Amino acid sequence: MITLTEENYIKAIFHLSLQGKETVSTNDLAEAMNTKASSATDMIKKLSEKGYANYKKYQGVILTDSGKKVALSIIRKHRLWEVFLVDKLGFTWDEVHEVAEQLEHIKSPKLINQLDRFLDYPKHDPHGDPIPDINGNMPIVEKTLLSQAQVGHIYSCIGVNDSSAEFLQYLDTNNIQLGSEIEIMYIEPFDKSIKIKVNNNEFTVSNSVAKNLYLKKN
Amino acid sequence: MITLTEENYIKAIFHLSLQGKETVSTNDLAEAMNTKASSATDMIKKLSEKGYANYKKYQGVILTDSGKKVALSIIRKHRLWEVFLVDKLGFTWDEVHEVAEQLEHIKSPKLINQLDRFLDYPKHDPHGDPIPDINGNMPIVEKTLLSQAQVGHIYSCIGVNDSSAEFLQYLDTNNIQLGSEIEIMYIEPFDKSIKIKVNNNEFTVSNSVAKNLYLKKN
DNA sequence: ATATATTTTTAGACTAGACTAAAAATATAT
DNA sequence: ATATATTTTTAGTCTAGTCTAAAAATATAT
Repeated sequence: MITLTEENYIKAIFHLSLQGKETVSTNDLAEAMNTKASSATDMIKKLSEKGYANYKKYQGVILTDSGKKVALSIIRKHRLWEVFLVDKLGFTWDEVHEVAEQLEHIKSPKLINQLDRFLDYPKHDPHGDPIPDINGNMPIVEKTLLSQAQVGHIYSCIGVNDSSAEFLQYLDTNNIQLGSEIEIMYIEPFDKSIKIKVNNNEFTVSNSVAKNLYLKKN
Repeated sequence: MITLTEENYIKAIFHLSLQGKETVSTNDLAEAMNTKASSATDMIKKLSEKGYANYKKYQGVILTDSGKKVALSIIRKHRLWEVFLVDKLGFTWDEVHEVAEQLEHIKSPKLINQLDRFLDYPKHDPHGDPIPDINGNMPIVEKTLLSQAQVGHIYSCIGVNDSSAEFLQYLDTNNIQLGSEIEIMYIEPFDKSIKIKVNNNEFTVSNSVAKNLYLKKN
């Protein structure tokens, strides 16, 4: 049996190992989980014993295939529930995360597969992130951060890095949605702020914003 | 903050106090929760301290208004999710209970109210039980057990006492559904089995079955 | 009314998951 | 290369919820 806490640690390790180095450090994991390093160490040991992770003292942790499978199953559930909340219950994209964090732990294969069907097999969640299929396969999208985009090119918005309500509301205010076309006009060398054109409307976004918006080259 | 375990104890106390004496004994509660009496005692103390229950040593436990409110909120969630599972995801009425036991603990007022609307404000769950409204009001239905019905009268099936998959499947096999009209033909004094007519079809059910089917006089 | 049986509570121990404080290992800087 | 700083682990403690075994209260039977 896998506990709710174990699931959350596995999910955190999975996400951390995608954004950055392969192996996840105890401190980073502790920070992601809002606990102390000693707690993270304990849990890493436990996950290793249960076969979800590989771990050598002082060397950080990596998920095993079994651990990755667990992570992808949770991510599938999380993202399908997000689609449900937005498409069927009228939530906005900045309201869904917290509730989906709870719903992702419901255990019932039939539930999640019927939900998938009810939603007509969506490929992406409301933030543009891909939904793993029933076997845990998740298409890899070659995405670029706005902060790494090239002047003169046109991109489409395909997702966010930060799904906090604040950031998502900022995007709404500036009429940036999933699928929005974004043209890179000018990058200010001094503070790395970027002038972009969206819906024929030019404005400048800060580097902190640019580091949290994923684009795909058109 | 109220924990998942506390919620489950409160729900159990609520259900036990409806079916039987007003105050719930430690042993009955322990049995309902599949734990030992000592664990039930500990939890009863804790619920009393938190204001959800009133308790005097050796005298059993009763929910306070605050405790009842918690119970009704959980029951509302449980039953709404059951409707969702059957109406939208194609579950059968014997498959929903276990999943609803998990879903009932999701905390999000917006979620449950939007779900209520999405389902078009249902009044009953798939087993015929009434759904409490947003303020915790639950209509009281004057229901009769089949085992207490009177020969010669015609009733409608309005719910079940036992929602185990086995019992619900028995009902399906015999074409007894919610709303089915049931005429009481004859009660066998020896073993209290009852001959009934459903859909113009006569057959006999045992007393154990009769004690788990709720009817309403037509 | 007293003995016996049942129910309930208490006392003490266990596990999961968290914490603090200190020790050990690794990384960085001069 | 050695001293210093940072990261990670260990050791020991805490809480929630469970358990067993024994004690205390209540109920039942003669």
